[in-house]
Parts: sequence; structure tokens; C-alpha cells
Amino acid sequence: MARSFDQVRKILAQNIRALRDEGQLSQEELALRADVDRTYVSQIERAIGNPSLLVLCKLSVVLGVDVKQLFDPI
Amino acid sequence: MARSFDQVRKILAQNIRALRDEGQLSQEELALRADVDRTYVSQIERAIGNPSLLVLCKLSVVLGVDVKQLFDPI
DNA sequence: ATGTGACTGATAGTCCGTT
DNA sequence: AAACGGACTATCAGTCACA
Repeated sequence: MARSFDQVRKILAQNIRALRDEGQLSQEELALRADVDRTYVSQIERAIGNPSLLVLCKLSVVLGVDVKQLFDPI
Repeated sequence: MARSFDQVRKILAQNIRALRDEGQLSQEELALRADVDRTYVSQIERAIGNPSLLVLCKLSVVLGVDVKQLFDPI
């Protein structure tokens, strides 16, 4: 379970970073548009912390994908 | 965004309840095995609150699905 | 067996920086 | 641009009594 959490969180980190790069967004831009803190986006991309569903939704909207796609391995 | 969050959260609630029923588990049983509180499972199934990734992982493991499946509309 | 409100400790998430 | 830290606040995680 802790294993699953770590895996999921890493996939999440990869996907967010990949999607963000695709969209030519900086962490700062993404954070601004998603209305979350700049340092928190950084944390999520480093697979640190434990983001809530709300934050994941906010990010997915800005990244232009459905939430579940954030969990799909690339 | 708030709309997306509400939608996602409702899908989540439906899926968890459906999967739980499939597995013949009570909220209590699911809660016990996933190591979260019974009333918290109740809250999630009622689409109240804002569960963290960790909690979602815990539940998905017990329900025998990948996390992303929790976000797939049935 | 579940829904609900109230309550608190833990931590998610922010805001200020420096490297 | 991004990683990282410290201090702070909002809210989630988790428990309880009760219907």
C-alpha cells in the first residue's frame, strides 16, 4: 500500500511535468493558473507530499486533461 | 474547476460504493482493511470532503483496482 | 450498517526567502 | 527557471456520540 502510494505519486510527478513541458508552461505559470502555490507544484513534481483531490483537479484542468490521465503511465 | 472537482468527486463516490458492493464489503470492513475511519469512508461515498492521494491509494488497494480506475465513470 | 455534527491533532498548502 | 528551507495558516485525517 505504501508501495502503491509511492508508485502512484511518482507516475503523477512524471505526468505533470511532461504535460507541463508539452504546454510550454513553467512551474510558476502552472501554479498561477491552477491557483496553487508555486513551491507546491515543485513538491508534487518531486513526488514529495500528499496532494488532495482538489489540487489534482485544479492541475488537470490547466493541463487540459482528465484527472484520471494523471495516473496513466506515459 | 470547482465544477470539475464536484464531478470527479461524485464519480469517485459512485465507484467506491459500487466496487465495495461488488466485493460484498460493508463500509466498516472496507475502512478496517484500508486503515481509515468508517465515518470517513461514509463521507467519501457521500462526495463530501477532499480526500488525499494517500487515502485514495489505500482504498483502491483494498478494492483491488488501480487508483485511476476510481476515476473512470462506470 | 450507515449518516451526521462536532471536535482536535496532524499535515496539506501558502508565503517569505536563498541558492 | 527550479530546488529548497522556515514559519505560518487552512484544512484534512481521524475519532466520538448519537440517530
